[in-house]
Amino acid sequence: MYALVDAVSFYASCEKVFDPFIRNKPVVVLTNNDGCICAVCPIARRLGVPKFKPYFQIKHFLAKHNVVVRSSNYELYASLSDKMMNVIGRFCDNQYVYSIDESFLQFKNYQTMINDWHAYGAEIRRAVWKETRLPVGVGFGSTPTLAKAANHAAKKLAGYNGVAVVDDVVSRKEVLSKMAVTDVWGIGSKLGKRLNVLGINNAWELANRSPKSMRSQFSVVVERTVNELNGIVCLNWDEVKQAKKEIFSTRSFGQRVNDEHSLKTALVSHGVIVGRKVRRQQSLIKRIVIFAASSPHDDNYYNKSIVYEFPVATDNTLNIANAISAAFSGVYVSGVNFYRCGVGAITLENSQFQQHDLFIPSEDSSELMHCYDGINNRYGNDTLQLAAQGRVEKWRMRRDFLSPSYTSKWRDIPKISC
DNA sequence: TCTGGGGTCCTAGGACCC
DNA sequence: TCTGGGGTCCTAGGACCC
Repeated sequence: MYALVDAVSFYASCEKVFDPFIRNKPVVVLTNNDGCICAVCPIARRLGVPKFKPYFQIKHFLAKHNVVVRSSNYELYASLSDKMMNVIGRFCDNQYVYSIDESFLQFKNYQTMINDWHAYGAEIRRAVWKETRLPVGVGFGSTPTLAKAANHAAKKLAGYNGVAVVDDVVSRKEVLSKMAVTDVWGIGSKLGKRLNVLGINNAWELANRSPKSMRSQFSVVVERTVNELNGIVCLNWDEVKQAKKEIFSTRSFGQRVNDEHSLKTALVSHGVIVGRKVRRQQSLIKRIVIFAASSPHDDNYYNKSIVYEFPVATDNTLNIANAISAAFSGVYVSGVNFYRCGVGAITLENSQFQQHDLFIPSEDSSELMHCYDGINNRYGNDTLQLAAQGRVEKWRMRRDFLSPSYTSKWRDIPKISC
């Protein structure tokens, strides 16, 4: 049995945790630079606020309906996510944190111990609410895709109250026939349209197609999805948990950048983030891409990327920074008003099987990086930083509606006065 | 006046080689 | 004179997710 536990509009719910005055109000959270809407609380959803609409296009509507608007406060969300995941982890010895607000649980050998999954799910919800004040939905299913579907039912369909179990034909038909095909994990809008043409409109209809024909008409991914909807596990646990094959850090600037120094410091800062993520999953970078671009909405769209290949795969931040310096002249052109840039590790290797170069003396930098990560983990990222990351960042993102960092900054800790 | 997220994986198609 | 296979690697762009 698998479970998927995730929060109800996580970012918006986080904003409500330490600010009870907005708990019963419509709340939305914006993406970086206050660009788009990325989280809509249930109250705001009922007003008809759409997800991922550019903020400036819907500003007036929000103001008219007194919707509370917040910028993304990642420090707060990351800290609340940790707390939430810890609580959830107590309910199963095999937890996989899938994203900031979702975790999969795999129950092996629990069948005899747990005879009422509904009750168990309700218990998880109660514990998370009690300890973090975050509302979650819990879905149980015999495959990861069915757990996802059950979670959808738990949160979106009437009568489930936050918990759903999909483990036999009856419950499968019940839930899947009420789900649009695009609500199935892995089926987006494009596939959805093509499936509609074939008369497949809901998840149950998809489940009843032959997997082989879905493979020939679409892809192996759709075939797998059909099998998963029928209770046949195709995404085995190790695959779900697999190490990432690419790791990126990209961002749009708070304001346009056109000087060399700003672009370079931004790129090095992205390189530092990529290095940190790569070390965390114990990979090494063989090839890295460095890119910078103007906005696709500009008249003269500029977008340039350079791939740099390391002679020996590395996880050392200093090597990454050097690669960026070497590639920089290839992406920078004076006169361009840069809108975004980023760094991505596109070919990764397992650090346990490093391929050395016969002619390059291997240097062991793991001590240095270990120490560097240790300090930054303890005292905060960028406590230790490279000179090349620069000091002033005039390109730092716009966050005009930022809430306090209640759990991670001394000056922001909530005070109780009598 | 102007504003438009970020991350990951997959696939089709081109280039190249034998 | 005309036709013509199959594999690997790479890249850009598509698709999906939250």
